Amino acid sequence: MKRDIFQAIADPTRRAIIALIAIQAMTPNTIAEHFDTSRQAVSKHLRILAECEVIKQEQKGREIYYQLEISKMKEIDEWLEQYRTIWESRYEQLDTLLAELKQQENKELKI
Amino acid sequence: MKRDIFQAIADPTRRAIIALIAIQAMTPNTIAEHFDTSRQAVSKHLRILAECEVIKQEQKGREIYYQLEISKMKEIDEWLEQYRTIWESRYEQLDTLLAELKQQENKELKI
DNA sequence: GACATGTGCAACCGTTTGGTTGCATACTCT
DNA sequence: AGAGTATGCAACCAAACGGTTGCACATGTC
Repeated sequence: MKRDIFQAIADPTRRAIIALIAIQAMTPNTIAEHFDTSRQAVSKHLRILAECEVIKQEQKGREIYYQLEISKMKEIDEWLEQYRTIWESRYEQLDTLLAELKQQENKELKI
Repeated sequence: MKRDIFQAIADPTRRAIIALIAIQAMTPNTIAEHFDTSRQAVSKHLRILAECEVIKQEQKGREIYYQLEISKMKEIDEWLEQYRTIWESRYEQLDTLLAELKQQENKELKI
């Protein structure tokens, strides 16, 4: 059961957890307080997120602080990059189209 | 069973389909040729992608051409935006740290 | 040492997922 | 009209998912 970053962010609860600990590191108990599921369910999500290396943990006494591994978010960004170039080129196409239309408009105005 | 874009891209086969039809519109049969699963399995993936509005279809006779709805990819980009600001600020922090180190180094050199 | 607290793990359970096969429907061509 | 092709849909199935409860194991505090 090899999981990747895309499966990690597929679940809305996990995205919420990511958003939570992005601001500051938190313990599982504190995180669980923000949801209406059991502490153990949250713990399972944390396990999955850790498996995908989206979060890292730091032990402080008997408490464990979970923190976002922001570099992992970049992987999504890198994956998106290929499509970003596409939608930018689409805009270029739109730009040239608009330019052509304007030129045509000008011609019509000249007549 | 309301699905969102994040569930759409969670499956590797679906990401491959997205990458395929990003280049040019394709029929289900043509798409299925690129995978070692059945045509019907691919059809199911297309159904999910269409449900999430990641792809759009165009009927041409008895063939249906599926094409990527690139604007939907932007939604992921927008979601990433909040984290992009974080990792950029991290870099700023790193920059100031490096600057401080360099300054300290200079001090040491002065002694 | 005794007790409370923070956490993870295992077992279980209903639902969803991703795949298969078989069949129905719609369009094209002769 | 009949044959062939492109596609979607339904039924089924094993595996994974997301949740629960109970328990074990550390680490603190008295």
